[in-house]
Amino acid sequence: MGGAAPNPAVKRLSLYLRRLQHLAAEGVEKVSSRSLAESLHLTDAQVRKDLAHFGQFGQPGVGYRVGSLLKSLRRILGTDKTWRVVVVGVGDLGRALLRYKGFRQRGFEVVAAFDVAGSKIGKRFGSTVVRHIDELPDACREHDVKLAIVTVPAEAAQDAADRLCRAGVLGILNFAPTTLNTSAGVAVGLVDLAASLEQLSFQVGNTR
Amino acid sequence: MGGAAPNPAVKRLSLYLRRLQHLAAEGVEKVSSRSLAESLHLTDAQVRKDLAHFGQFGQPGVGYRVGSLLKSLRRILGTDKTWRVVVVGVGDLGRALLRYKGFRQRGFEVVAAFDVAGSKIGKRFGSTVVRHIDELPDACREHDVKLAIVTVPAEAAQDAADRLCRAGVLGILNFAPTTLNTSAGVAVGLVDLAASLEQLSFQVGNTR
DNA sequence: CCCTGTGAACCTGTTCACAGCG
DNA sequence: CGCTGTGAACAGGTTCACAGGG
Repeated sequence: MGGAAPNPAVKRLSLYLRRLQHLAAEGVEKVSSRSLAESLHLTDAQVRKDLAHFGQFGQPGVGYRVGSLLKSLRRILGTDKTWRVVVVGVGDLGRALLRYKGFRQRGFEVVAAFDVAGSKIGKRFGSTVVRHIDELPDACREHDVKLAIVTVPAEAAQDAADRLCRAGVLGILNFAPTTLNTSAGVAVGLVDLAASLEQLSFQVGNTR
Repeated sequence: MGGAAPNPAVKRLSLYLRRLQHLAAEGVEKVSSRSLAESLHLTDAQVRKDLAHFGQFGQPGVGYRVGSLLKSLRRILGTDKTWRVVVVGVGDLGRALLRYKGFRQRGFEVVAAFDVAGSKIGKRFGSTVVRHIDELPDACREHDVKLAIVTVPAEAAQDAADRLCRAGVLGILNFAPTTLNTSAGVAVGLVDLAASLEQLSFQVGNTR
């Protein structure tokens, strides 16, 4: 518990959380590192080590109580409270994310969407109405927004990031295939859809 | 060049490829490991090491020729030829991916889309018409499809994966928040949108 | 002199194996 | 006896630093 947790371990925390939610929904009350690991194609030692970075959650001889571990993981990942999120760029992908039901269940709520195209302003997708990007600072302050999703074209992504930084956002999930430069203290996550396929292409090519 | 390449290195190859495409489009002809690294927030040594796993591509004292490195990276990642891809699940996300223009430029072409809902069958999104999932085996053989994208609800994802394995697909990019069990030799990539936000949430929470 | 390619040193993350507790 | 938590051993990646080529 002393040193900082390895980044790969934090990624796996999300997997554990997702699996535990599933188990909880099925009414399962306890789970061993072994069974948790098997369902995710990991090893039991890995699961225990990962969790041990953050504290002691299990009972020797018994396993982990699903409900309490779920709670702990949410607290660790910061999703014990709901985060308000904005979406910048209302193209096909942005619209899909506006309507994506998976966010809410995991502690994220999309509270506003922005675009530059006049034709889109005022339109409603999911439960949010599209606003002009100039209203971003006001909206972020109004809703106390810390996280944003960027789904604009690559050429516009840096400008979007700049605006978000100025609006006080602390984390940006970037779907545009560009590297963003942000103010210190602003975290950036990348989802590169083509790159994800490329990784598969590489693996398949090497197995053939 | 000797041992297998580290997985993280292969992920970065995608970043290099993307950046090189950008440079090529701007007419830049040569690039140093230093400048490539800086634009991606990496170190020059890292770039050189990563590339060295696959051969020698640079000229000491000069750098890398953009065009030839681009070609080499495409060959390594397997995208020097276009992959035909199918999308299973035509919800909001599936539709967005059907119309996503970023795939084509990186060597992927969506050739068919499938769903179970009768109301969607026959509808056209992007340039592809939605077909019933029972036609998947025929369509995969017809177009010689090796890669698939799964955008069905979590409950249906394993069934989709089973069908794809039986249809001879070798790589699956899974957008459903579940772990898929596949036949040996079938690669699986995961894009978990909520998990991506969770990682940001964690980082922001620890910086605050 | 600038830049690549690379062994060697270093650091980070994973696996092992077992002590200890219910 | 089963299962967690954890130091110790190991493996995997990254950074350093420099030899060598244009």
